[in-house]
Amino acid sequence: MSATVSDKLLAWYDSHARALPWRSTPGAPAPDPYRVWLSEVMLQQTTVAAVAPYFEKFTRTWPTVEALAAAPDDDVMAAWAGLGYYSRARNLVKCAKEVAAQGGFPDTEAELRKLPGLGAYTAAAVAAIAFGKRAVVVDANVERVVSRLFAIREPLPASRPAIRAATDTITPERRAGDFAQAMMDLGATICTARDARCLLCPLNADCRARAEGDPLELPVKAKKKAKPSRTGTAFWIEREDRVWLVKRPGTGMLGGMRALPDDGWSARGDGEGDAPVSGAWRAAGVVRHGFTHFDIELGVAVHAGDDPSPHGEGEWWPVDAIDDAGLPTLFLKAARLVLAGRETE
DNA sequence: GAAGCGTGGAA
DNA sequence: TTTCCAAGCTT
Repeated sequence: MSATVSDKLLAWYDSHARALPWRSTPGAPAPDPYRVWLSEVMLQQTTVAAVAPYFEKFTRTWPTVEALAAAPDDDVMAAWAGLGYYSRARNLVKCAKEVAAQGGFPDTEAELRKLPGLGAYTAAAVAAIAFGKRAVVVDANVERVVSRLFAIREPLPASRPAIRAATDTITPERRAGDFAQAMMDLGATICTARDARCLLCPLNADCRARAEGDPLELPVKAKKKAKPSRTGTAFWIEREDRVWLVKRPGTGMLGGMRALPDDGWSARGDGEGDAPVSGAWRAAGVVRHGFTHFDIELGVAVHAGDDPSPHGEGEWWPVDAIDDAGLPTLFLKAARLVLAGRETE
């Protein structure tokens, strides 16, 4: 009787698993559900390299879900700054409070799925990795590996039901968490988007796409639409070595994050709103930034008048601590532009 | 089902 | 420089 796909993959994982900060060694007791959940949320659409320092910082600052639940929301949002997709941070706060109130994480996929920020993938991953439950874990790696393994030629996303069904057939009863992580390691290191290193693959004898000669053609994806460009302005208003920062609304672009005031480019397309304070302005330059669905050229205007008194809510933040304000990358670029221009004057 | 939602690295 | 992409979720 020949070894199954999951047998081969688990054997490969036992000797080739990547050592990652949130991971226990293969076959070892399940890791802390808090660390599994935190890492899975951070890893949504985000690379291992980008997540690692954030995971270290979060677990050092807040070692338990109770500690995270007790933290001021602003501190958590600021700690997330730079990692992107800030709705994850908003849901992280909500989820931590719910879990702490319940006395811990639920241990079933169905209950986990009800928590904010846990979709089909994350609920299955936490159930399998942290609680040893059999769950069918499908992320972008699994979609690619399974599309190739079964030669599924229907384009994504229509092929998702077929991919999930195929993944179900190879998911083992035992070690489903290791199996899921092994599939993701395989997708990250062997069966990648731009390469298929079939000679190194433990599943090469089982792979239909390899047998048919075109693993790199799978999975088939629809072409992406071109990204539009927008323009806007951000305002740097300084008084007594402090800069005026605002809190963005809790939903939408960069929601809930500290920011420089701007002219409404994120809400209205090209910015056209008024400056938050009257007076003279000096153009400090332009920063370019790419978001998921548009690019932005953001002009940065520096207030040139005396004793500004901005209207609306906000806070005066020490300029020399701007890196600690928790600014999303676009506004951090703008701040650095202003400060760099100052040094060369 | 489609659109909105960040960022940085690789090729 | 441009394009693609990475452990997706919510509405």
